[in-house]
Amino acid sequence: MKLQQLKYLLAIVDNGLNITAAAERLYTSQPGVSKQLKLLEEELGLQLFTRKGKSLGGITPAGQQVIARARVVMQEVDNIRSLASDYFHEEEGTLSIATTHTQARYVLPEVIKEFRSRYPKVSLELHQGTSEQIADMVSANEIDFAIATGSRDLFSDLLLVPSYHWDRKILVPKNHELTRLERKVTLDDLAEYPLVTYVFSFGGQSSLKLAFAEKGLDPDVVFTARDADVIKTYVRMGLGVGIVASMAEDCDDRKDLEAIEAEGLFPRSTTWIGFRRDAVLRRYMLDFIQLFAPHISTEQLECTRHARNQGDIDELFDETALPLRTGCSDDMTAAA
Amino acid sequence: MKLQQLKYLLAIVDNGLNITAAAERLYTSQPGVSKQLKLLEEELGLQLFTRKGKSLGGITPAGQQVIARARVVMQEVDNIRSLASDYFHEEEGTLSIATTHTQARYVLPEVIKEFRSRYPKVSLELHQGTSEQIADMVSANEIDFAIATGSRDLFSDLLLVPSYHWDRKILVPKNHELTRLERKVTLDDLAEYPLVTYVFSFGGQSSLKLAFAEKGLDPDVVFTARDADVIKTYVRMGLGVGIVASMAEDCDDRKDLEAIEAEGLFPRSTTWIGFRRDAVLRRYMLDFIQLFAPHISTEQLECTRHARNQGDIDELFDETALPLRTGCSDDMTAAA
DNA sequence: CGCGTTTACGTCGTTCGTAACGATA
DNA sequence: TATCGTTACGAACGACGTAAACGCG
Repeated sequence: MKLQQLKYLLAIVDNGLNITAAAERLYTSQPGVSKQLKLLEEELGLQLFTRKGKSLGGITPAGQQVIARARVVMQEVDNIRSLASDYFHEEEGTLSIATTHTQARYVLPEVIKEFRSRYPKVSLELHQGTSEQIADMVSANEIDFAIATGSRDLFSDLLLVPSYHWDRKILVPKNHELTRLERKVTLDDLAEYPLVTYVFSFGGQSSLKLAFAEKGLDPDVVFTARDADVIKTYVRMGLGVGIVASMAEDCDDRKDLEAIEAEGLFPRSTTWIGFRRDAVLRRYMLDFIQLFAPHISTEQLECTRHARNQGDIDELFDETALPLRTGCSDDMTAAA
Repeated sequence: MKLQQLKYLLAIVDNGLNITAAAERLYTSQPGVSKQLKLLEEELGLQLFTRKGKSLGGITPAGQQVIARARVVMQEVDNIRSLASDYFHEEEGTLSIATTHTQARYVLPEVIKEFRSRYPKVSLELHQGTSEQIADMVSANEIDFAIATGSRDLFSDLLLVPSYHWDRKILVPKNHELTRLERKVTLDDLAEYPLVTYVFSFGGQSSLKLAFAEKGLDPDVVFTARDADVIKTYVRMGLGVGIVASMAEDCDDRKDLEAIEAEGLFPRSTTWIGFRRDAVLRRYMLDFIQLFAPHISTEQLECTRHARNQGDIDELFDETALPLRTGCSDDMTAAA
């Protein structure tokens, strides 16, 4: 058995069982790929693919298992290479991050700015998507880091490092009635107004939806959007009261919007950064984690590097002691 | 990078950094091994070993990491081969089990007898040792199954399937005073007599030791042995009262010994069977597990096969619902 | 007849073993 | 001088690419 045979095998699978396409992707000749597959099947003594005439028809059950193992092998081989370049070219490499809009727009810019200045030679890829899309990217193995909030069960194959908590803010146009309340805003107050918030906040068993439901309230959600910028636009138009992540309040917004802290109204959210269990964490990746979640000590980070399952991580970090991230008002203090 | 290079690398490490010895073990020439190591180091661009003159002196930190990854790679490659033979030679292979004396002597014989008749072509290896020795064998990767009791923390790299509970029995010569008690034997009763029991039962924080300590008792342990046969011998000699695992009571013992159930006196022990997280479980291995722990359903077993961490297993099995295994008296009913 | 795979074959690079050399204790 | 690793070289093997044949729609 050769590494090349496993590589060819995976290429065939990843190119829709088309050997010709696989060969092109591998910059080699098609008969070569064909032959190596045949050799591999002969050595293992089993068919990895079913044949439709001469073409490959499908994957046999045995093939499925072999392919899964082969992926692990190639993954680890890549890890070895990665390890090696970490020692040799500490400052070079790539870092691909998949995350949601809120993180990409309001949290990561600072982090990435700092990271880029420290590692100018590392090429960064930022992929934005919903939690589900991020999960897909993760399983397609294209991603070094996933950053998201909640939905831990979507990412059971990653190790998740809790990074910070955040609350919601209520956004209203200047001089809105809600800003003139003498007391704290309650859910009942909110339910009086048309609401504008995130799409996913009202799909599934979202915490926002639940918070209202628990009080027996049925709020009037007039508009849902995928990101806070759109929500703000509609709040400015007077379409309704916005509920957004605290981080989503820009200082610029203060010109025409007012933000009301919704601390305590809704359950607190936890944003985490996750990576594949068996990935090699290069120096610059560890530094990225620390930039993103500065409360993590260097020792914790070192332990994280060798953690093998989520339990190890959970022991390491006290969920309740995470920093709280807010928007414009006190970004600086939160970062300190 | 070639698989052979990784294989050679591991052989060098496993032969005390002696290239000549590694070459012999690999049935190849020494210059070949030397050269492949050099090629690997060149490709990775780093030294895997420090050199003392021309000889290898030690492993560099980078080397340590590469070696660890290389082991995973070779493991998975073996798994692929194993997978293949499972489809082709369902009935052939090897099964090596590491276990303690109690299991090897009193529990496994029946299981293995049945297994051998079902899979006569599978060659069995049974290794006996203390928990620590078993753990060593496991990390040396020589073992398919480990079977032991308690000490789960020694085996954090294995997936452990709880198999059965057992209590202790008190062994005394025929007509011993303790057999004439009208009531149940208590710890206080036991503490009146010289005791003979397992070595490890009184080392560390063993449950036996703790049970006495909790009552403020300081029993007089006159003799400790590694196995129940030795303990029985000394009980027969009248040296003291024996405390052994329930399974350790042979029907033959009834000729000159009497057994008193110690149910409730000491905490119940749980025996498990464990295997490496990423091992391929071949058909006959699954059958072995089921012979050893017949309460496991075929579906549970199938899930077990794909479990990735101990949590998955714990969810699958209700620890409290395990069968209770006893000695001679009702072996048959326990097995049913 | 086009598409994709297999077979056939010549070329080139790699591995392997033997033998000679070098360094270390 | 014995042990262990490196260098050198010829033989054998295996991988690759081109060209041609085959089978299926």
